[in-house]
Amino acid sequence: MKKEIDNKLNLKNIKPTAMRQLVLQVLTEQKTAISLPELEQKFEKADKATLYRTLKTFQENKLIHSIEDGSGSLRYALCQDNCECDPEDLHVHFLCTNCNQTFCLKDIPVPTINLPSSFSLESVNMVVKGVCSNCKK
Amino acid sequence: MKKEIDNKLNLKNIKPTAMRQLVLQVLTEQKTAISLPELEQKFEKADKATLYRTLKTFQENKLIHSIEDGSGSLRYALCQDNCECDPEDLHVHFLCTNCNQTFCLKDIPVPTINLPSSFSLESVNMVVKGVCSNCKK
DNA sequence: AATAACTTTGCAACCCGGTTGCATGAACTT
DNA sequence: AAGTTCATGCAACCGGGTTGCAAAGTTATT
Ligand SMILES: [Mn+2]
Ligand SMILES: [Mn+2]
Ligand SMILES: [Zn+2]
Ligand SMILES: [Zn+2]
Repeated sequence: MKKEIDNKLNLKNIKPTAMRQLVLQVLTEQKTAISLPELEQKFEKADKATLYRTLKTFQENKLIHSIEDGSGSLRYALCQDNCECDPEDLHVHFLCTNCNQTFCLKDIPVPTINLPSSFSLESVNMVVKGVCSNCKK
Repeated sequence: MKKEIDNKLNLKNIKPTAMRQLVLQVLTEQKTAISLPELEQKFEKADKATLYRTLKTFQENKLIHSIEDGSGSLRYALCQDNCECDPEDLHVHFLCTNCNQTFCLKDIPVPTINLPSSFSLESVNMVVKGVCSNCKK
């Protein structure tokens, strides 16, 4: 639904250009997190730099979050509705070592840990690796 | 101490070549985890590929562990004495957003999390970002 | 409606971490 | 001594990410 897409963009103060609509469409349909190279492949003919900057804009405006899953490329997924990407908003991610897909475990918050008081905390990246439900057959 | 270095290598069934002794020496002196490019800089003249393969050998033999800290390059640090790099051996890592150094928080084990039963667990990478004690001045 | 100012896009080039093929050299075996 | 195995050095490559710059598109101003 075109209207939905535009609403989402407007809500985050992102001008709804054609490119951005298309990218958000793809992100919305995705069940797993997607990387820049993977996103590139979803289009017949699209420029990597434009997609790169689109993702960057989306992330700066907290429409998506990025995941350092150790797969070799950063992956991205839509944020929850009220996400501010603060430590308490974060969830655990899961990388399947068989199909190489990354899942947002949205209902598993990142556990709080007690840092030595001399360290201050800004964010946490927690990635669990193993075999996903699809691959466990 | 040369003897110590060789002992460590022998214990892990790694033939103590000159290159390996030197690399282990550096790793032992390090207080923070080190990346391949950083390791390269520690030597006047050393081949990246050799260092790369040295680190790979060390990791395969569980002398070191690698950390995906999202800094752009993998980082490596010595394992604890009896480490098998199993999930229960893992600890949390900390990346300082100011000095870009990665610390092993050896005494903070990675919290266990309850995955959906359809997922199986192999390993966990947990990286906390913030400002380290040195940088907080 | 025409102009100016700003934003987005496309293309090309680049950087850098990681990885591999291959030839040489060292160590160990027979 | 000759053969085998393993380690090293060099060069080249790959892929993800990033940037400069000019063209195209948008929005604001006269
Ligand atoms: Mn997520
Ligand atoms: Mn560590
Ligand atoms: Zn899978
Ligand atoms: Zn620091």
